[in-house]
Amino acid sequence: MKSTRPTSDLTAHLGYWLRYVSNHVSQAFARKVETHGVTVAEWVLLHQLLGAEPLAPSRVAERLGMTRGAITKLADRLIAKSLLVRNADPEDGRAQTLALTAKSRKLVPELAALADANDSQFFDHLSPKDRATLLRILRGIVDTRGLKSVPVD
Amino acid sequence: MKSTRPTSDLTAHLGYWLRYVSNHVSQAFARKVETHGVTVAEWVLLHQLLGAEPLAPSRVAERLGMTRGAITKLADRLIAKSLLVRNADPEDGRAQTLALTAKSRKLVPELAALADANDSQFFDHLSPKDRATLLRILRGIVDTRGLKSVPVD
DNA sequence: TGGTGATAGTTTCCTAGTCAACTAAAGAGA
DNA sequence: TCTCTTTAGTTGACTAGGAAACTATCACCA
Repeated sequence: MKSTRPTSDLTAHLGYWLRYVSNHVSQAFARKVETHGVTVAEWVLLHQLLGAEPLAPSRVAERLGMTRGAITKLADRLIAKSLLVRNADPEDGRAQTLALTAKSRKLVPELAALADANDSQFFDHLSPKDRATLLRILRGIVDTRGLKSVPVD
Repeated sequence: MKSTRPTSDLTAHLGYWLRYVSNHVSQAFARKVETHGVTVAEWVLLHQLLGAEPLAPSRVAERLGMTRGAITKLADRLIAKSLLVRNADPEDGRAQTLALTAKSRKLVPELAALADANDSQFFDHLSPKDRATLLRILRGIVDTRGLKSVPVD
């Protein structure tokens, strides 16, 4: 019965509960978008493009916090599904641009609705005050820690 | 200027910010344990065993929310690092048990200290009230949603 | 104007999971 | 006790991403 028990009580960690809840929220969302034939990463890329196309793959990589190599492959998959087009940049022989297709322009709002639904599912039971507090705290952490890049996984 | 803009403002989603912060907290922790030669998944398994050994791989799989196949491979890696031992269950020819080694029994508290440090890094700047609120909200979501399994990734 | 270094994107190899098929042992019933 | 079903663990095929080497192009500038 030592009073100092350094190990073992991870459940006192906020990081633990944060990951716990976050994982479940994300997994629930993954199952939802899956029914529309896309993965979460694919959805995030498509969503980033909305209103910001055309966008260079390297810019996408920065925004999503992924490597350029990963974006190459992610884009390949989306192109195979006719949800994305890759065009050569007329002004720079190295560069390319990614843009949505008619199909994805129609799909993205549907997926956004799923995102709304998912958020509701997990957070609607909170009081408006709790919701506001949670949002304030999370944004505060992002600010004070200087975190960057859109979360994907 | 429609008043309903279904798409695009994901940053209004609590799930978005949750994942954002959670990813950064987890990645920071991953870098820390990496310096001790283990991955986060390995650490979680070792930590689960502490005080609960010996434990069957299938029980570990349930607790961690991973497949049995993943536990087989994870255990293989830990055994290769002499951080885990696998023994046959004397009472059931199919079953095995996993247990810590002297090396991992020494290592786990060191990793736990890193976990403490990581949590401090991200949450110590919060007021005690905010910390309590955050914890209450997160646990509340777990309770009301009936979530289970220890978060790994 | 030609060489050098930086930049954009791709590719290869590696890691760490899932899923589903597989093997072996245990349990249950006729 | 033989068979059938269930359970424990392993394995192989596959997926998604990272790291680093690679190719092509551009920008700078002597």
